[in-house]
Amino acid sequence: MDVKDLCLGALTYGDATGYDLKKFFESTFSHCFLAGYGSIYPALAELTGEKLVVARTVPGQAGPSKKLYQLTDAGRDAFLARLEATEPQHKVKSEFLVLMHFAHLLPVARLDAVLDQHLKELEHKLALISAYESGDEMGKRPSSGARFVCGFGKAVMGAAQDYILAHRDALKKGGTRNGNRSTRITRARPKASVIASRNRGYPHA
Amino acid sequence: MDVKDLCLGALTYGDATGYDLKKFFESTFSHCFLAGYGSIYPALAELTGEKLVVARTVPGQAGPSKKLYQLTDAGRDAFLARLEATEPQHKVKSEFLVLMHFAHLLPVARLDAVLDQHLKELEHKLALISAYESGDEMGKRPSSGARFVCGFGKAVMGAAQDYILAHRDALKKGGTRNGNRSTRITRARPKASVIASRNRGYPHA
DNA sequence: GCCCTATATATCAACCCGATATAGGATGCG
DNA sequence: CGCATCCTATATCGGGTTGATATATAGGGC
Repeated sequence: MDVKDLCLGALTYGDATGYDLKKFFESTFSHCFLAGYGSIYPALAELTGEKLVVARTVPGQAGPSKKLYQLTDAGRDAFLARLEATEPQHKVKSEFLVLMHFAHLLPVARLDAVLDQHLKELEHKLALISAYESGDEMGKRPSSGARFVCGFGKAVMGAAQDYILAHRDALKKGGTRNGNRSTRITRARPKASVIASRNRGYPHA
Repeated sequence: MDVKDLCLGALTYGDATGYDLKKFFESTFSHCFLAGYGSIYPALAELTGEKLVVARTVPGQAGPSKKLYQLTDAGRDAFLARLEATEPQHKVKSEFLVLMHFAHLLPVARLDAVLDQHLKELEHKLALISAYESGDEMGKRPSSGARFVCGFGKAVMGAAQDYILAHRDALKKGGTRNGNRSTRITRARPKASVIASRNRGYPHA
């Protein structure tokens, strides 16, 4: 599943420009999929070449000229085929959790700031979902699938909020780098590897 | 935060080979960060060039010869600096949720299979976390940060399990593509764009 | 003996991400 | 009225990641 497939899927809801698609992804998929212009425009160009979408240039009435993309019948078939073929992966890449893992190397103030920022972002994304669910912009109510995804995001991010609130104190007490600017924690290096426990026995240099 | 930083962080626990690092990432960060050989080995090569790590070649006793990487003092300082500088992002890329969003275009059997597979993967990752938490391989108990990350993963993935179990029936009732092999859902295309609602009014071609 | 798995390093094409450039229209504000 | 700023809209580029693949040896199971 790449951005091309996602564009095909979005176009099943109607014609759109690349700019529209980005906004759509941000509103509906903000908590589970990302796609920037650097992926969308090349994807649309390729899809056009494969005859899965067609573009009509509309002279710019409000702003510059735009290209409205429309799904072809072949494109619709291709999307349905991809839905059946793609494996349902679910990947998380969280700098936030990496920072938390190394909390013992962070100054307390930084740790607090990071936690607060993440809580703020969770609230922001939850607000985005609520805004989409009460979809004013489109008269139509979201599909059952869209509602499922929204509820999923709310459940998961709500659990994240609860967990952080319940455990941030324990994390701070677990020992952090105190506020001074000394970057060296301890001069002594651990004598044996913790990661590669089976490397023990090899003389270190 | 790239894989280079992650390698520095892992090496704060002790010396390791590229292979060890991959296994470490899989055990500790499996639910929040991914790194394959294609990222790790180039990262270690660059870090060596920057004098942030040093490598010792150990002739292969069990298997081929290995390179044990060790963090230098400069590397440790660089890692601490990166911890303070990196923004705590948290990104999710979920083909699974995209499939769920388009549930109305999926055959019921496929929908069931996808849900079951995701539940199975959640259980698998939860088992990985439990295995790491009761860390037998290393006598040492995980740090408070590591425990926080584990608990976070368990909370979030547990919420995902509960949500799926509670709402999969509603999703199926919401209307799916019935089992036959006709790929065309409806011949009639929606006349107005749902995504780009403000494109209404422009005549279509 | 043979196959499969685990250890261990390395590379490559394809793809994605984030930043940046460009530009006209709308909006706001003193 | 002039100026700044934001919104719409398209497009590209470098750097980094992904996933697959190649290579080689040791050990366990059958």
